[in-house]
Amino acid sequence: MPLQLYNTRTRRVEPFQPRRDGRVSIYVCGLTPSAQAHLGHARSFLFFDILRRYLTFSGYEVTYVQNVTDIDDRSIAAAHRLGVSWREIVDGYYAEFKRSMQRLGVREPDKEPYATEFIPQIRETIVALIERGYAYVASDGIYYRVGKFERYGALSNRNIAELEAGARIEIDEAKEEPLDFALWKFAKPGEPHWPFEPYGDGRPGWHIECSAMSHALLDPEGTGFDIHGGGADLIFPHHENEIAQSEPLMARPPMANFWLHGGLLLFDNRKMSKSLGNFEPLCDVLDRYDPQAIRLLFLRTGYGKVMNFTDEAMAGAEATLERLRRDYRALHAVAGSANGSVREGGALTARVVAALDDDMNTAAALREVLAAAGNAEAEGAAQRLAELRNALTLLGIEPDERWLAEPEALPLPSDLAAALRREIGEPWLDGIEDARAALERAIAERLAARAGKDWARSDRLRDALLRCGIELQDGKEGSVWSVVR
RNA sequence: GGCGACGUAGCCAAGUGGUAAGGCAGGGCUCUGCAAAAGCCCCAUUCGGCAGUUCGAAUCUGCCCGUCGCCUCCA
Repeated sequence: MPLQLYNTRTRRVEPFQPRRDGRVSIYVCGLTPSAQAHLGHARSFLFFDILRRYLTFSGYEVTYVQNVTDIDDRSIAAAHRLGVSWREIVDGYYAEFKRSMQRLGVREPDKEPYATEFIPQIRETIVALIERGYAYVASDGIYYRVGKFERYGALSNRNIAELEAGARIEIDEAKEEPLDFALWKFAKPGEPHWPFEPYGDGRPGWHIECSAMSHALLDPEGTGFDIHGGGADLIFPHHENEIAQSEPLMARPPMANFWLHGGLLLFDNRKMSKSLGNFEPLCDVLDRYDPQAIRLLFLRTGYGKVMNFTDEAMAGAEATLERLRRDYRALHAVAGSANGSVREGGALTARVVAALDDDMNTAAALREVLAAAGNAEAEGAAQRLAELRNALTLLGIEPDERWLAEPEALPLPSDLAAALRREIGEPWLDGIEDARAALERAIAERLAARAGKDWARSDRLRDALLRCGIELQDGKEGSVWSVVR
């Protein structure tokens, strides 16, 4: 059974078939960095990262393009508000987004085109649309004539008449029909602008950059590319408008064979959204939770489903991740002493592949991975470990050094010595600046207290250590410690 | 109002015709000076409601109720 994907365009699950054998072209609508990225963005890009990993794993040569809409009304507004240039706003937020993606293990796109780097191609596209009667020049900009494109509404399953009933013309817009949308906005004083002879200086409207850039980078012949992705909130109007802009100029539509949309993330049962203001910046969430746990949480829900984010669910994902790491470590230990050759593709790989072939059922894939990790039998351990590592990498939860390190081997908080002095306040810590030395001294003190059955002092020291981020666990062979976050 | 998605235990969630995965939380036990960790066990006669199709339904059909999304900037 080949890969099956839900295609928004046909509203059906269909077998995935690339246009050219062995090659897959993907265009995903990226970020508009006019504000901080949030977890909802992460969910979407995390999904496309896994899709890309899987296609690559399946032997395709994948070209993944994810654009940056680096010019829009909100970044201009934010720049005015803060008294800086829009470029600073956009670069700042985008750099933060990139750092967050890196922490989440999202691989860099093959190409990250900026809208402002494609102004010539955007102008060309607009000129072509004007020449064919799909666009017209108005007093404040150049607009797309929606009524001219008969398939308008096909992607989002809407009809123009109904849309018009609910649409409104903004006060200073001079467009012919309410549904018409801006391809180019003439610059008002103080706004960033690019030349466009003979029409007038200005900036591209939202939507047009994706038509121009996907054409330039993935589909120069105008015969379409394989997969176009984005969040479900982009289906209308953004993707509908992209199609309207692109397809009249193509030699052979459709613009993209497969349209894939990631389900939205709710927070407090409301859509996580810049405009609603109900979100925590992604970089802050990543400080609070292990990025791999966030990834694992998202894997447990179908990519296209609406998902509600809660701290409770997050705690569950962290617990699952910890167990997975422990199981992995145990399996690694067993496999190290076990002999047996590792062959390509085995039972686990086959199960994971079957799961992902089923419209990227990451929940089922994860289930297989967790079950395999939990099997600590020596028989076939090396094989299982190898497959497990591959499957985890496929899902983007890559086992790194931390997975194999004993908890005690992890780095200590840099301010541990000072923290211990503050919490314990006993003279034997004076002058010890080294974190490890201070920790070892404190543990030795506690062991002495335990040996003397001074349980009160023993518990006091254990509590103090915990407040400093060190958890002690007493076993038969003495105490082991680990760093808690 | 139009279009769409969803409603499974306290929470998250898988399962889409064959008799309810898993995790978290909660409870019990073992271990322990006490904890923690770990291990074992328990925790939905039932899948929003009501009809219907079927030998059989959480899964299919119809109606109803509820939540959310898109229809305006949004991943």
